[in-house]
Amino acid sequence: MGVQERREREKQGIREEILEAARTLFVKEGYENVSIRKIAEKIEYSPGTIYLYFQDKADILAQISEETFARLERKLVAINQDATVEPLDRLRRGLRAYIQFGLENPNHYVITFVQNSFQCSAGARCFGELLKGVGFAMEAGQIKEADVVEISQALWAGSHGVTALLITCSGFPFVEHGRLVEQMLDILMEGVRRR
Amino acid sequence: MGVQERREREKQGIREEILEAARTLFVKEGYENVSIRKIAEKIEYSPGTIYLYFQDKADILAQISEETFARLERKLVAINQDATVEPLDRLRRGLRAYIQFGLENPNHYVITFVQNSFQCSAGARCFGELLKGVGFAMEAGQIKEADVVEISQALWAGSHGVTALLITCSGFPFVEHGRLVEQMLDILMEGVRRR
Amino acid sequence: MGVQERREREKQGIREEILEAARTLFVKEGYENVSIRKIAEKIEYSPGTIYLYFQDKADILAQISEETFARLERKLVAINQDATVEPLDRLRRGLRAYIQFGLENPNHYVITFVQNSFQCSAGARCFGELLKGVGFAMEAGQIKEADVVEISQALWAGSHGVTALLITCSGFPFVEHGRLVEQMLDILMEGVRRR
Amino acid sequence: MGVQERREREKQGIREEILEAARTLFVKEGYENVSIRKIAEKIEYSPGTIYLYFQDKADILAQISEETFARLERKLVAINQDATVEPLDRLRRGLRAYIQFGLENPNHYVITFVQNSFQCSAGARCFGELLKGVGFAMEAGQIKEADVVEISQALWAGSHGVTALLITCSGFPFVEHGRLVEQMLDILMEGVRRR
DNA sequence: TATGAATGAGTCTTCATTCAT
DNA sequence: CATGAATGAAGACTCATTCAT
Repeated sequence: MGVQERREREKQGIREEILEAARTLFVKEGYENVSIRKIAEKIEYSPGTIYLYFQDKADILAQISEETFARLERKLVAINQDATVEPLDRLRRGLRAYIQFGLENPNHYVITFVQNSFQCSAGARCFGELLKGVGFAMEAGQIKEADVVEISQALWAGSHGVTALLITCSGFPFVEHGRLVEQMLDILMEGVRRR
Repeated sequence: MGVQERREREKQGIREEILEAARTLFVKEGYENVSIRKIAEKIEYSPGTIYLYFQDKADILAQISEETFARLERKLVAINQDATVEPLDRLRRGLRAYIQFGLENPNHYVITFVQNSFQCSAGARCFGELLKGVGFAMEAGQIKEADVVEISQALWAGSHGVTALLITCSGFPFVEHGRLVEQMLDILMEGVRRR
Repeated sequence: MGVQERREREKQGIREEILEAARTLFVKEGYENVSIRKIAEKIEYSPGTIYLYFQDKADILAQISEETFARLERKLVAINQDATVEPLDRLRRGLRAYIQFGLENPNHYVITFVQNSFQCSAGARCFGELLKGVGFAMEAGQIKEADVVEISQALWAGSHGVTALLITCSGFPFVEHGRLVEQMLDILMEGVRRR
Repeated sequence: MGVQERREREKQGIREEILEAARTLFVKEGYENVSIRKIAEKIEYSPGTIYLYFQDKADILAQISEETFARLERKLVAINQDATVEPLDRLRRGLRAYIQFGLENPNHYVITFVQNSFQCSAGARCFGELLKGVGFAMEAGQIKEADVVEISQALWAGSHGVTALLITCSGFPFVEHGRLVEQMLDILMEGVRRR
């Protein structure tokens, strides 16, 4: 009983170790340059072991992405549901949350949004929240009348831009990150505001 | 002398052939999926020959990127120098040129700005042009008074966002690319406009 | 006692399950392409369990072959004992049974007679029946006087030839298998007949 | 000049070494159980080198088969063209040549006729000679009227039977090989003779 | 200058087998 | 008795790079 539990925990443990190692390596070296061997060496297990937990390399990536999106989604849902805040402000908060999430989880972020050449399907759920936010604000007459999807994608692009740049071009002499983020949000909000 | 010259020309010739072939292959197949052998076969030289002109595979890429970004730089310079156009519009044109350049050279773009394996140095020169453009527009009173560097970086981020997203999340159901790009530019320009 | 018996029965049960699964898989996929894991999965036991009943993969094969050839042997014995049929005809029936057995159990056949990785010992017993058959027919004056062993081996060779060819050179455009087999039997019987 | 020649010879040399090693190993261990690595080790080259001479493992097998068939074909053609010998006798000689070829080149034979699960297409050319031989004899009225293809395949099967058995079941107590072969030929010839 | 044969380390993946539980 | 996690060695194959010629 106790044994089973511990076993289960250990099993989960290795799974996590693999994911953790893969995350780090994927980001540092790029998905293509990380071999199953390297992951195995990092966690000091044999390559074969990894195949006990994941189907293949792509599977590892997919699972990392899944986790990431699930966490982000929870945040966005919470913000969207907070009726005490004005729609436009909720929108801004949502975008800020997105950016911060990326900056706080650069590994997850890069893997999911930057290297995932294979599919952004999981992101669709998060994007759904953004769509909602834009919809609210437009209904409330706070942002300009336009295609909701188009506006949403543009806002996403803007937010992704800061996030990605700050993460991947870390050698560039950016101004203080917080200021840049808020400047970006100012511009985006001002850019979509109804006049 | 004549002999030396011809030699030199021929040497340049092979070098160019290699770059040309590599460019094509890198763009078509992606850097990781191009082997030195494939490049050699394409130009009908032996793999060894390539090492007479380039240190290694990364060197080829670096040189291609240099060239590529020199091209982008020339475009931006030209736009900035076109005094017949209003500063704000020049700014917009510059950003659009940047985005289009990325979308037309996705592999170069990704390598330089997304994987960034060898600094953003090339991009720095281009960023200089952006700084100039923002400076002009601010001097002309067309955009809001703020830190020129901060505004420039935000605009870069916005432009990078669309570009990167369209390239790397190609599986996502984006609206028509042209429309999204223009929407992004609208938002950015509206967002920085002086009122 | 009752407990012991049940235990024994259950133990036999798993053993049989393993053999049954292995047989099916070996025949369907070929010995080399069947892994212990696949067998284990099929019977829903763990890989380790199999090693409680068999020494290794080869052992499973050996035991299956034993069983299989016991089945062939029984067939041949039955044919040889059927006194209602003329000796020469019994001989023909025996050879036909052998060939059909091979064509119906191609993987077993190949393993035993073609790859022969573990002696032809099993086949030896069957060859004994052939010897008997030839002996009968010679005593009955139906086939030419000659060394019984030599004739038997030649007949075996002939039968093996069709069988092996049809199995291993399956890409070759053979005439309808049944016709080829009967033609072969015609020739062999005619070839040994006493005149 | 001399250099080029030597190079060429050496290149041929390695190719031959590979083929030779592969032949031996394929026969001893079976095609499936021979890895490129093993071949490479045997000739003391790196695995990669093999890929400079052959496309893949199957290619090696294919080329071995090609060579084998070419040699056998030449023999059969010669026999068939010898008009000084009676058709039936030519047929017998052809079959004997085939068997002897197999027994003298067991490696080649096994690889080509026993293990080549992939295609007997190359054998078609040799089989063509057999067809001719049977055709002559039938026209000459020396063998029974029947489907030429069917008869030919049966004769091939008989010849293959002795050959394969003597090679692969070498542990079995066969009578003296020469006698068995002649007995087989007696039976086959007697079996197809016109009466 | 250019070759191209050769390599060694690497790729992902599978597997028979062991062993602590 | 049965498990199943773990392994080490092996599978085919690729590649950047070197070096004698």
